[in-house]
Amino acid sequence: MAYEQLRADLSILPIGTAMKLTGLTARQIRYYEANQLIKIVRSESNQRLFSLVDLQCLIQIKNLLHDEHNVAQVRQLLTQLDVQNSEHHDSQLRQTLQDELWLASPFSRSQSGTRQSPFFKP
DNA sequence: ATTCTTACA
DNA sequence: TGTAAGAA
Repeated sequence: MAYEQLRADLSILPIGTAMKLTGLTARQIRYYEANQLIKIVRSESNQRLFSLVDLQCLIQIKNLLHDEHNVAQVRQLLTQLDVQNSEHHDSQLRQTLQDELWLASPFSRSQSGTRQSPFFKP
């Protein structure tokens, strides 16, 4: 076990970086958090700290909000997917849920047929 | 220089 | 949602 994995769950990035990497405004990010679409860790000085997973979630929310343009439905959908994902560990269901997320992700519409997302395990 | 909260033309 | 104000 000599290999180090990229710690995508460590919250270390300031909101400025999150903005550039997600294309969202600080206003939008704070709005999503205020409406419980995502939970963001705070530093001792009350600064939001983002992880790569958080950024992936933000982009996911951004895309879900694209078609289901109401915050309530998106929040319900995300929490619902989260609950189901933690209760059932059935590989078949997990694949189904992953496919649903995939269809809503920006990568499913990219030109190249290659999956470039480092967050979705093949 | 950045980010946070609150409030509003 | 954008943005200004004042504090951290």
